[in-house]
Amino acid sequence: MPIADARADDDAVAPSRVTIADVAARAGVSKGLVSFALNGRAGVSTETRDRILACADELGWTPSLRARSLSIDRSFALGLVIGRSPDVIAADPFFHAFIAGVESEFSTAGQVLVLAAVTPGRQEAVTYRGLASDRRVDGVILSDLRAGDERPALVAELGLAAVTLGRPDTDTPFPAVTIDDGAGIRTAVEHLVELGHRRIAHVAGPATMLHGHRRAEAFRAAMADAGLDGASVIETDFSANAGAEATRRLLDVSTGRRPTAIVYSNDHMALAGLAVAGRAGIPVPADLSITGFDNTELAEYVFPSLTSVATDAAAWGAVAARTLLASIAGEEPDDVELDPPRLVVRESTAVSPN
Amino acid sequence: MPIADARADDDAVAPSRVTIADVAARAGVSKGLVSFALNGRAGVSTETRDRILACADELGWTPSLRARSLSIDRSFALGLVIGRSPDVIAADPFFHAFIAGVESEFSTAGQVLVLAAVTPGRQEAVTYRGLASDRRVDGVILSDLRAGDERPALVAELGLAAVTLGRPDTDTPFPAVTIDDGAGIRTAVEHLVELGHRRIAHVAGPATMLHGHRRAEAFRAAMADAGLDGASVIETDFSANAGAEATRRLLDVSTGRRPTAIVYSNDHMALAGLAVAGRAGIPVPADLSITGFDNTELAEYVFPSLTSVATDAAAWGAVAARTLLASIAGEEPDDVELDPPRLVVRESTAVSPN
DNA sequence: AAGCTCGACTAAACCGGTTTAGTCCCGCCG
DNA sequence: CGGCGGGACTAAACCGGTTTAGTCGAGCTT
Repeated sequence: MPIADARADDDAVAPSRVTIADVAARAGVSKGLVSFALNGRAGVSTETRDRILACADELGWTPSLRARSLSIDRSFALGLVIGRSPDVIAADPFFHAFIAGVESEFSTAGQVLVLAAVTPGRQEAVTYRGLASDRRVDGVILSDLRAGDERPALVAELGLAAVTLGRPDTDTPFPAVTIDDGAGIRTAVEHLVELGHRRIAHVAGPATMLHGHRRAEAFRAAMADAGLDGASVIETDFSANAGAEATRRLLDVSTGRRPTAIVYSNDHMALAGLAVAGRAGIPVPADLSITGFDNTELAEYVFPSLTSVATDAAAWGAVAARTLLASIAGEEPDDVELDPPRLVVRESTAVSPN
Repeated sequence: MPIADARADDDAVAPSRVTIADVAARAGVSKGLVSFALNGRAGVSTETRDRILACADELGWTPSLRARSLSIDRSFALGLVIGRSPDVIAADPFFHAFIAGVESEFSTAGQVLVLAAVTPGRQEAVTYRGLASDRRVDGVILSDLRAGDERPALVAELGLAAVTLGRPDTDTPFPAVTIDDGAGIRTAVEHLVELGHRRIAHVAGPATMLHGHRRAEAFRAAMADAGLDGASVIETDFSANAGAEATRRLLDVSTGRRPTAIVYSNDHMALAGLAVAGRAGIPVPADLSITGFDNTELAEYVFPSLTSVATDAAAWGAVAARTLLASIAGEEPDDVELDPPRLVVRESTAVSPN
């Protein structure tokens, strides 16, 4: 009888002391029946069910996640493993919005978001194995897919549920939530072409990352469709530093051969590029047009403000979360294609100087 | 004997099937003794202990977190509740770096980071109660303290461990991890004063947020110490939009009364301010000096590059994580004061035009 | 030699749910 | 009237650890 104790009527009631057995006692039934009633299973008369629910209510009973977890072998937690080095995460505003979207869905579903950040490489598999072998999470969101990514297979082998952000180029048993970012790049290119630009360059993300690659391919295709060849593409690691460096290389040629427009694969690099141009005395947009990707908050507030491809990261997160929840609930959700990104035209793009 | 099954030698072994009972059987001892041995408790002969450990090893046993959780009443998860609206989180690069720092500590401690994002207000208490009543987490990191913040008391009442980021102005039983951001602001002001500035304004965070308030106070004090009075301070919500708006108000006065320098409470607002100045044709730093706070990646890559107060968010996260882990381990860690922030001088500050 | 303490170890309870195997009783059918 | 089916409900096992109460025997004391 461990309850007997000094404090008789403390107002700071020890939380969650009431168990299913207390409810059973009060309702005058067995533990098992209470469990049935609470889970809405057959075999309980409506009358009894109501009484049990009432008792649970009166006692303020809430189920113990721990116990539930142990018996039904679920953790009620979902994971997001961010496969980038901390610095890059730190820099990328996309993730914040994305996470906010995920969180909003999970919290209403009584699930919790477990965040694991890990540098890609050997460590990564270890992290997944850790999450899975301890069953810390019931499922994961796979982001930043790479070429030949082995993670879908790994996660499947570990028996976790998952959703991928974008369609992997490997076999996958998981639903994908995709957005046609290629279309976003194409829109940007078309916008520039309409403005009369012909020498358009692309500062791309790493080709090893699927979306980096996809955007670069979309860029090449859009250029070809516009009848422009020799599209110059510089590959980077998505960092502002790399964006600045790439821009310097692009601009450091004779004026006649210099691109009149640059399409960046994210806003951070575009902003860095804007600065490089400014420093080199090349006016934007008069002599150089620039487009970004992600439509970061800052894009609107810099000078000149940045034309950017807007993806709705929060919505993406929410949809991914819902899809994962559905998977875990045993449904087999289809792939979801999000609304295509749209180009937000601002001051950094104008008619070509030529 | 539930082990007997069709698949004799499958290489995809069902994970974590081996339980403590299996280990006990193999070592020829009781479950309880195995538990003692594994937890390094007294009452086991060294000989037996070694044998048990060897058996556990051979069987590849890993403890079930679920079961462990249930019996010792811990969740092995720590929470970070972000009390800002999603948009603001999304915009603030500080959090990414901070989270990365936290994560790195937790993961090596076998703890997991649970992220809860919630808009301040009524909801917030509910979120904390939810996390606590289900005991989803063993402790939390309290960030973004507000004036008269009721969260330390709430969290204490709920029986969670916690660490606060900064020292609350209310009574708290929890250790605080602090950084003297006031000193950062002071350094910025002193730097500007040395450059001959006398009309210096401050674009502050919300006074309801402790660090916003503290920075504003530090600004006023530093101005007073420099013999400058009538320090103008504009309060904002930390967003780029508000930063731009505040800057417009500051600059929209006759040239003779316009500030020659503006100290911003974060980089985002400073960047937006930079753009407003540029748009208004006020050259930075020739006619206007600008300083930021946080030393975001972008600060280095804009033009002119931004003088900013650098706090090491990742280190902050790591220290907060370690302190929380110590609390949970039963130690009573002291408050930790981080290295004071340092001013990174770049191009956006120069001698006063006067 | 009886009485004690102490270390090593076992059996069983326990955490708080879920789930299975029964029990009991009632009504229906042949 | 006996047998059967099935709904309502109970008792107990179970998930996989931790922890308590207790057993047993060796060694020490007086």
